[in-house]
Amino acid sequence: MAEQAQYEELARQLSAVGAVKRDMGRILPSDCPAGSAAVLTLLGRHGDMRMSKLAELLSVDMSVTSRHVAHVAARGWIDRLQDPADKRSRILRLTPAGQHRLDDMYRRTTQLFAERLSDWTDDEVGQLIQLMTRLRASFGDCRSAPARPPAPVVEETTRTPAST
Amino acid sequence: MAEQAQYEELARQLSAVGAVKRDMGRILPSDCPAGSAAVLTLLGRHGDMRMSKLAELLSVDMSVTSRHVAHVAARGWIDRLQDPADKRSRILRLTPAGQHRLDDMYRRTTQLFAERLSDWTDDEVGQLIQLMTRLRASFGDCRSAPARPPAPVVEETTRTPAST
DNA sequence: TATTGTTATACTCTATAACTATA
DNA sequence: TATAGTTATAGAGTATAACAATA
Repeated sequence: MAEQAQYEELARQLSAVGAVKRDMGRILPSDCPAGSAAVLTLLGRHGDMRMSKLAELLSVDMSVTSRHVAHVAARGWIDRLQDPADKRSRILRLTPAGQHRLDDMYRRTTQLFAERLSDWTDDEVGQLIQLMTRLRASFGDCRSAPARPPAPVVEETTRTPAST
Repeated sequence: MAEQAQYEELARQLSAVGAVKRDMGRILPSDCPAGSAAVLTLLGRHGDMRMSKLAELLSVDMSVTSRHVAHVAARGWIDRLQDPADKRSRILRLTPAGQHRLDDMYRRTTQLFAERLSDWTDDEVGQLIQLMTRLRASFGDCRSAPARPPAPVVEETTRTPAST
């Protein structure tokens, strides 16, 4: 159980990680945005799977997953096979072309990290991975109720230097 | 200098952190999205500053910063004061209302983390913070050239169960 | 009736480029 | 001419809700 100041700092750093993610996105080919890359990566790591399983691994809604999958399928990087056991389901499978794309992305990612993290030890990188993995596990499948209170409508009064 | 497999895992975990960030976003009031929260947080931590300084801290383009700032200014959470030394510049300052909003967000964030990270020690949270801070520093101000090769155009053939 | 997946819609975040005002 | 900031526009990611097909 940590202190409040630490939690605030953690929230700040989580927000700031977005800059690193955007940097990673910039090295991807223009026809393979981050969402597509994530689909290929997970299929490459975990093998064939259904949409629902992929959605769970991506931690996004299945509607979002469906869009990403349609994108990579349209480019021939994955196949969407019928599941003989359940005709509603689709089995996703990386194609050879998709594997090549994945290999290419691995090369780019490795090169980027090798440049940026040249002064990190193997152990330090491992620690960060371990802690981030645990962080995600701690948040886990907490698809709880939003409990998001409504807010009053305010006009976007731009060009107004001072308030009120 | 770490191994390639580690870099791939790091990339994967960085991507996955998005789920945690989305979870944090869900506890924010609906009129204070993540971008606005980041503006208030940074002004609360670093005090008054100019647009350009805020953009740097946010690690986003100034046009993006301008939008976020307009949003929070429209709600009276910050003032945009004229800089007497440079009429082009604007000094951003948290208002009492903005401070209240910030305090409220701190409470929400702390509660969320206290629930999710109840089994983390103070030291573990500190390690994660330290490593993420360093990660961001390692990527730092690398606003380098994209070098993003073009890609062939492919139709989005949805409603096509198996490929080709 | 419940589940799997797709689609339409809407919102947030971001970058690029054009623009205004000032240095 | 260069810099600070704004705005318009476009693209990516996401969630909700409505829908089709199947269990």
